[in-house]
Amino acid sequence: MNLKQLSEQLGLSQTTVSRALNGYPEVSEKTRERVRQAALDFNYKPNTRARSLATGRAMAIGHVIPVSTQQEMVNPIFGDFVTGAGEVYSEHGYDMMLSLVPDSDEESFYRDLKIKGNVDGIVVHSPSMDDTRIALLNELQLPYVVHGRASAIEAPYSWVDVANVRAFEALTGHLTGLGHRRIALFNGIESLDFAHRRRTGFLNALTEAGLEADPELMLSWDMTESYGFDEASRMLARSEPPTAFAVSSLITALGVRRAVEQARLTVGRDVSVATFDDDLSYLRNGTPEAPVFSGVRSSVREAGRRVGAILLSQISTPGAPPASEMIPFELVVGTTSGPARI
Amino acid sequence: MNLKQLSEQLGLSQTTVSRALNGYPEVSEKTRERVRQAALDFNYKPNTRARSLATGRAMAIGHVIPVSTQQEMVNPIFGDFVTGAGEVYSEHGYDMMLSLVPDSDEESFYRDLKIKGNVDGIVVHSPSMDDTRIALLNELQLPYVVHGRASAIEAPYSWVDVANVRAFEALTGHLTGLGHRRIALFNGIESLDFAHRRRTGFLNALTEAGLEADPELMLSWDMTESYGFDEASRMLARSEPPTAFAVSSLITALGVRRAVEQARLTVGRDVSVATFDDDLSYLRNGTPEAPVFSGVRSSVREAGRRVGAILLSQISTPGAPPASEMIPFELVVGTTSGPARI
DNA sequence: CGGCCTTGCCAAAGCGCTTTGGTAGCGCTA
DNA sequence: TAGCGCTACCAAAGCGCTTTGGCAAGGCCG
Repeated sequence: MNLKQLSEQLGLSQTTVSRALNGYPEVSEKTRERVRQAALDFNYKPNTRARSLATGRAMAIGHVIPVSTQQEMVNPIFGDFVTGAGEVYSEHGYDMMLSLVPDSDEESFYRDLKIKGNVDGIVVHSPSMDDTRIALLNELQLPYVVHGRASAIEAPYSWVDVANVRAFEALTGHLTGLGHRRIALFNGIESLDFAHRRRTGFLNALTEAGLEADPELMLSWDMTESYGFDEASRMLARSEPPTAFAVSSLITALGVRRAVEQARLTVGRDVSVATFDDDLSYLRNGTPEAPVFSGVRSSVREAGRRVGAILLSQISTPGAPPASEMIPFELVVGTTSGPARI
Repeated sequence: MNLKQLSEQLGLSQTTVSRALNGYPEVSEKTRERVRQAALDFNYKPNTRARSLATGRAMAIGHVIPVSTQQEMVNPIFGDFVTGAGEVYSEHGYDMMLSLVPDSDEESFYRDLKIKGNVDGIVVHSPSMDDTRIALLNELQLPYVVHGRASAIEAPYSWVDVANVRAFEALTGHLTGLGHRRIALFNGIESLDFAHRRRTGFLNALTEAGLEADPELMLSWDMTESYGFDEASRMLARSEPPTAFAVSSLITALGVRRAVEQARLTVGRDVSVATFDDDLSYLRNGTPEAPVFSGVRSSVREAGRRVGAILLSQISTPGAPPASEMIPFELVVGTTSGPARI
């Protein structure tokens, strides 16, 4: 059933039917109700593509996931983030388009997305410090929101981020407050902005505590479980092993814990572990009342929601200035941290 | 730059330009080359929505993720699966549309998807044993492929699945072969087909080994890490604890291992753990040469690729009979399993 | 009662593409 | 030289919707 057929059924023009369904005022309430009922009866829904063509709005948001050609890892936060954003989209009748793009031809991909007109806005994932996509999207006049920030970019742009510096100050401060002096950092890839900021927060906290950073204890890599295990095992075998670990991902922290336990040490007593926790649905950090890992927690699903909301508002008010928002985090004290034993 | 403008630039009709770019034969090679070059120069790309409207093909695949209203978990395999499927889509010029749908109004959502015409086919995720979506999609004449199967459905339909029964026969057989007689099953939610099949495989292997299943050792739940930890801790505190665990997800297996270690037991010596491993990119099971967990491995990313490929072929040959494919699995022996003591 | 708003509807254009149904021009054959 | 079949192009219709620019009919005013 399309608009033409429906209007013939009703003995009305397509114009009137369209206006009735879209809530325009030039239709009597009686007619509107009749149209509405008929649409329901015949299960009429306007064809998305035709409507998009006519209105110029795609009613879809693009999520572009850069797929690095070397490291093939899919970001584990992805599912939860997208779920949060998707909630907002469907409330507003938007669809979500997912694209996995080899980072080699990313630029032309964004260009094409604009030209081919299949999205009204896009979400920028995993920004690096001087991410070139931001300038490109400004140039393209395609609304966007960055999940995270790009510290090296001066120009204003829309973003949603967690206060990574302060989060890692808090996380690391928790460890120094317990008396730890040799603290290892297991960070993500530091060309990515979030990891760079976390490193900064880590270093700030060390300085604050009058400690010096040991480059050999500071690691940066894809945050897998085995990364945590392998590197922590190596560190624990040193002559002067760290007494605490600041970790950037709960998954990696699981690996670190495994290494500690395999070394016949007890987490929270012999060695402390504090981690950033994205509050992933399939990887809860204990229960809200009884967290297992100490560290900081911030919901990436909530971040997704906020990104979605801001992007939609940017789209609905073109020319609006960039908007940004901080997602809160909280310090969580579980059982994996304890006083340093010299 | 749209088709009209491009054709005016070239002094050709829109027809000829369109045909030239789409590879139709009624265009001289010379003209075709000229058009091609101009399209490149002006960076012309046909508008997706207009093209879709004209051709009737959306050039998009829908992935519908049921979001249960109670259990809010996002399936952790989701990212890797979608990456696999996405690879195939982009090779063929298809886009991927993601929809998160509350399972309450799922049926009407599929209906609308068809009517609104924004996808050419869909991927059915997380099928239950008698999944009603299959009949619905047949009725709607919307091409689809199920990731997994629906055992209770007789009618043929397209699917891609791993041999879950045989996988769990192998996994459990590995444990019985090591002499274990009290084996716990940590399964997913058994209204979902894959979990039901795994349970069947588990029971088959027990029978094969002349063992009887103990209902108290067979669990079914969302496969989180804490589920593994909490329930394994409880089991290990029993008077007659299991000596081995058959686990349906690597994430849950991490929790089980944690429980074992917290009970001051050694995994692979005091207690064996074997798990199904989806080969997630952020959660590799050790290295290919040196796996950590024993169990069976099957790449969910490869499953995504195969689902994508089959769906696209179903779309391109309408009326083709349903197709299906088994994704292989392999038995992996790591360090978490060893001979039963006693 | 003529003129002027409002109200409630409609015809038709247009979004940017594909595709149908041509036709002009050319070389060839009978 | 008329007729035929190609080749290489074009004009226009159509996909299903929204939106512009009307226009009758009725109510109200002076």
